[in-house]
Amino acid sequence: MDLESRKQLPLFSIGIVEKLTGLSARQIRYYEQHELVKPARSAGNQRLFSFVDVERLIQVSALLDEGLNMEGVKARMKRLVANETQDKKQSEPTDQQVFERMRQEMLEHPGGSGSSEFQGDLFRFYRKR
DNA sequence: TTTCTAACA
DNA sequence: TGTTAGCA
Repeated sequence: MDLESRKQLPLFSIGIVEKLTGLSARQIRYYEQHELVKPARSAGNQRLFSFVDVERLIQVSALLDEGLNMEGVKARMKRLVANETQDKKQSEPTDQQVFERMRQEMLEHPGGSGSSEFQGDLFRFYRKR
């Protein structure tokens, strides 16, 4: 049994996850409805979260704090997963992939003037004037 | 005691 | 999101 597998073992109750993430049970269940996490279920229908689930909830929380809405978080998570699977075969992103990230960034941050992955880069050429 | 689902003064 | 109701 390798480390990756252990991190996916369904071990924590929602009460433990509340303390681990700082989120309320209500929020955790709400994020589950939006498929941001998919905890396993015990025989009694109780949610069982893994280390991976906890890490994901923490990231969702961080994204929400950045001002993103549920749609924005979903889009960001989707890109992260897409990049993860891609990086295994190709470490350097293609120009087309970089452009796609930039486009997503602008969609998620209308008027985007705050923190961006593309500050001081080509990003300014796409700002409204 | 804790968690679950559903619903809303 | 909080909170409450009624179960398991």
